[in-house]
Amino acid sequence: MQFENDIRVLLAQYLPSSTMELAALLQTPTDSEHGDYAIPCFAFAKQLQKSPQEIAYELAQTITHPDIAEARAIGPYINIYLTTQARAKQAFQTTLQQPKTNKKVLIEFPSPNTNKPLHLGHLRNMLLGEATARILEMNGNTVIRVNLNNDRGIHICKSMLAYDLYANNQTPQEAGIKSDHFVGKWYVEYAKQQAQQPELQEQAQKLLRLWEQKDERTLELWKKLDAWAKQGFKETYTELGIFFDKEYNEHEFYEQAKQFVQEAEQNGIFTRDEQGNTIAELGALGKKVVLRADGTAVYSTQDIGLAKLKQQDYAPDEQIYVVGDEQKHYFTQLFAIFDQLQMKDKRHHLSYGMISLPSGKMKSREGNVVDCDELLAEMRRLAETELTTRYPELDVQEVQHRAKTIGYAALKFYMLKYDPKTGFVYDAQESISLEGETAPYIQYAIARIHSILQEQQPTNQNDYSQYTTPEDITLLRTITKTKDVIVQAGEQYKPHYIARHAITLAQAFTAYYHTHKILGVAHTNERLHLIKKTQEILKELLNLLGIDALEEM
RNA sequence: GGUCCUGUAACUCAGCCUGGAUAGAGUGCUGGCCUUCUAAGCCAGAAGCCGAGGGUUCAAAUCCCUCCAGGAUCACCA
Repeated sequence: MQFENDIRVLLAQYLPSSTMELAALLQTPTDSEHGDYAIPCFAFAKQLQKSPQEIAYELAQTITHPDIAEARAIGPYINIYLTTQARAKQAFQTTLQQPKTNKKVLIEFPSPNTNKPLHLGHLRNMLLGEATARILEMNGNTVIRVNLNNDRGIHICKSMLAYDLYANNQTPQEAGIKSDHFVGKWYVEYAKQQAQQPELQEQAQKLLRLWEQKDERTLELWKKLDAWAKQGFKETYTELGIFFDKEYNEHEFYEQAKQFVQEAEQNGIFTRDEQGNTIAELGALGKKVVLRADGTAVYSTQDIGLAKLKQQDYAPDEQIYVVGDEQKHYFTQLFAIFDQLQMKDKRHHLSYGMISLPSGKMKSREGNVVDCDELLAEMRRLAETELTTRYPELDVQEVQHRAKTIGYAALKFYMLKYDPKTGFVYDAQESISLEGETAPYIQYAIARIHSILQEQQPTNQNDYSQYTTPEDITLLRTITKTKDVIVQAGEQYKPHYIARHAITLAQAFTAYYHTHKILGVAHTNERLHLIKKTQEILKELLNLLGIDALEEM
């Protein structure tokens, strides 16, 4: 920002700047009374042989700038107050979309197994992945979203086996069950049956061998269930507004991945252990098996092969993996292997903490998982109940539209407002809450602005000198800050910065709204401009989180 | 045992990267506000030795060390 540079130049004239980190000195005060910017003067005391108070006083005299109304020394601090015009100008000229960089970022999520439906953990994964993608796009990057279907292996064969034995060729349509849930039903059935008949384990193994030998009947069976699983996932992705540029399927590249690992071994990058497994020697990180002795693939085989494929397909500058933090160690090892393979792109494991339930950890086998589709349905129902009690006259179509928008918004925001790195306890009651730090609170602010703007639109004129009240000032400053927040969120892969800022901005608006009448007053036009800008930013912030706004609610 | 994460108000969390002016928000609680732009809202209040101890610094919730408590991880599992 030009203004901030100007300040630094002014400071440099007064200070022995050689050792001064001027950039760090211009800070935003926590208390809005303390101005738009503040400079603490403690750090200069030693060099100048004066007290911080004296320095602040002297320095405050030297700071003159057309955009500064006052530079006031308060104790050891200089508080800088912008002119009303400059402050308003800054806010109204705020643009969030940054110019395109040349950077291409590839982000992979949620990479499910195709043997059971998506659950709450996948939901956090998808929401984080999509929000991060949008934030990076806003910061000027080209983002490629890819998904990896773990669609082969013993776990897949288990649901295939149970289906084959007990389903009588039933289809999801016949069963009246969403297709991925139908596949999951047979996975659960397998687990149940296997407890009684341990020999099923061998049968599943046999099925895997048949699959790898491309046995026709086995492949037919696999194709059927595979299509159902993926179709079901796709419906959920669409429901959440998530679309991939490419979906990689393990069954399509696992042979290639093995080959690639073998070639790397021949080139001396990998070695063998006593059992004949191909391994990567990672020094302090230990050894990592990258291919089993019997030639079958392990997870790292897939990831190594896939990384190679991604390079060929997109040549990204950076790759992001959205995966739970229980795999942190694995990714440290994997990235070390990438280094050995001379892969030069930047890599980031966007890890997130596990969601636990009040009853404890989620475990698929114990059935205490929260199903993603059911959760979405639950959110729609709850929002619908809320709407029909509030507005009994609303027609059914409109109720359903709003219920979906509000319910999903509440859920998404609830999942995104936490720092990704921390786990949290999923509180169903709180997630459906429509009050407080929630998406509906923000949507409500947007809807209120909409209804005012329906009454009257601002003109092309905007007199910046009219934004003088404390509420004006807070709102303008919050708007101006938005760009920095988005940059930070992108650099640190932390979508919750966006969520928090959206709440702050919505709060600033509601405070404004309750203090000042907007229509039919002296500065109506300026106020309309201000709320319109606020609405624009709020919508953008929600959009970054994958959340839709409503015009009325 | 090694590594990583967490510990802030009764509860759920933000702030820690990049140290600064009386530590913030939501929920819950107490009290007030709908004849006026949507009360899914607003205002006010009570509520904190920022896990403990030490160190660095003019200044520490924030940086460093030790300890305590909880969690994750250290397989050819995912």
